[in-house]
Amino acid sequence: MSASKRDELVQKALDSFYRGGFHAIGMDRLAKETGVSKTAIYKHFRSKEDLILATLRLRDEQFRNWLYRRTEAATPDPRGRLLAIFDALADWFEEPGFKSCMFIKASSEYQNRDHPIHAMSAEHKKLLTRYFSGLAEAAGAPDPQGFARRLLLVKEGAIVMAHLAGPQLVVGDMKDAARALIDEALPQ
Amino acid sequence: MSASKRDELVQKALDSFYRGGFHAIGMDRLAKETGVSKTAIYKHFRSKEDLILATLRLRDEQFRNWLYRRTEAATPDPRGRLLAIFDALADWFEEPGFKSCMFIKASSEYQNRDHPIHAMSAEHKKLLTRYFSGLAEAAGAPDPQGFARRLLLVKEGAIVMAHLAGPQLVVGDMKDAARALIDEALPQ
DNA sequence: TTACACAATTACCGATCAGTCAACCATCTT
DNA sequence: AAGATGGTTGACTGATCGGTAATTGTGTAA
Repeated sequence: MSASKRDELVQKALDSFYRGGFHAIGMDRLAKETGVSKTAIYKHFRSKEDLILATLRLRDEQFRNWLYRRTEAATPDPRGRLLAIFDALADWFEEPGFKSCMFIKASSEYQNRDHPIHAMSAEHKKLLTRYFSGLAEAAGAPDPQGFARRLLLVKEGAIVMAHLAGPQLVVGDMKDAARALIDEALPQ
Repeated sequence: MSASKRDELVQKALDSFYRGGFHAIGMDRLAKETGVSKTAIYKHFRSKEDLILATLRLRDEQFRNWLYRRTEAATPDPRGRLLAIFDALADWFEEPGFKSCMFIKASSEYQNRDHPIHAMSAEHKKLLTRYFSGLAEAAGAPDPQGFARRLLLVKEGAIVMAHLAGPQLVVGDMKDAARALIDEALPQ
């Protein structure tokens, strides 16, 4: 299997797991949906867990790249970029295929904190927090780390609620809450 | 099976699902862990889904009763009660068995919004929002509903992050964020 | 003691789970 | 053209999935 074929497999597996859930999607079904036979899959991944970890790595990369691009395209101003994060999230919530966050769902199904899948999910959030705190620092926040963690709470809560109740009522509240935290933490 | 026996079964099933996940815990294992044979379980619940719904009903009742009691015991002041919500949550996060929110996990495994399990999870959050907005209204908030939804974002985000990263770094940030939203929305 | 009703258990159903294996087939080398 | 190689496949493993049916107690009334 070529490298591009492998990437394609991981991408398709990512879509399947995202739509269907990790336990609910079996390897047989995955083989059918990806068009790659089970044996061929196991040639490149020792176990289902390995494949899941690969999909999470890809998701982490794709999501953060997407978010970084969106915010950096919006404005050079770090404070504006912090606000732009939530415009990007709002667009995401309104995409037809939106079904919460891959990593929240992963940690829901693999609950033990020392499980590799759980640990990777935590790592994803850590990387996002770091991005937030970098922007906050550039914007002159006195406590960029704490602020970043607070802002992340709003982001994660909004994802959960957009999935549960739909994006309509969440998007506005999320932006309001984020703005309140930003106004409180950043010098005007 | 007596009514109390049935309640006991639902409580034990609740614990199993909470600890292990819905798809991951099979009916055979559940029978073993509850001490009730599979046939006896199916005497009272048509399907696994029915049993899950019963556990969620119980969880909703227990969680909201617990939260209401905690906040009402803290202070008669509605604004103080809003703050007390997050003291209660902090204690919850630090319990040894804490593993996120049953309903967030349920909606992670049953993702379709019209699935009964997903719908019941959404209902739980709706009831909590209603409680928040009632307190906010009593505290004289100009937009109690919007405020309640914003506050819920912090709560849900904190649950997710306490599960992913541990309670240590989350508890303080959660209280800070909640206080910021409360200060912004409520007349001093 | 016998007959009946009911509750719970064991054993089983087809389907699917994660994972493996022997056979196969296309391509490249000699 | 023969053989080797690497990738792919369908068929298969034992275990477990959600759910059911036949059977075995167990308690009560006559």
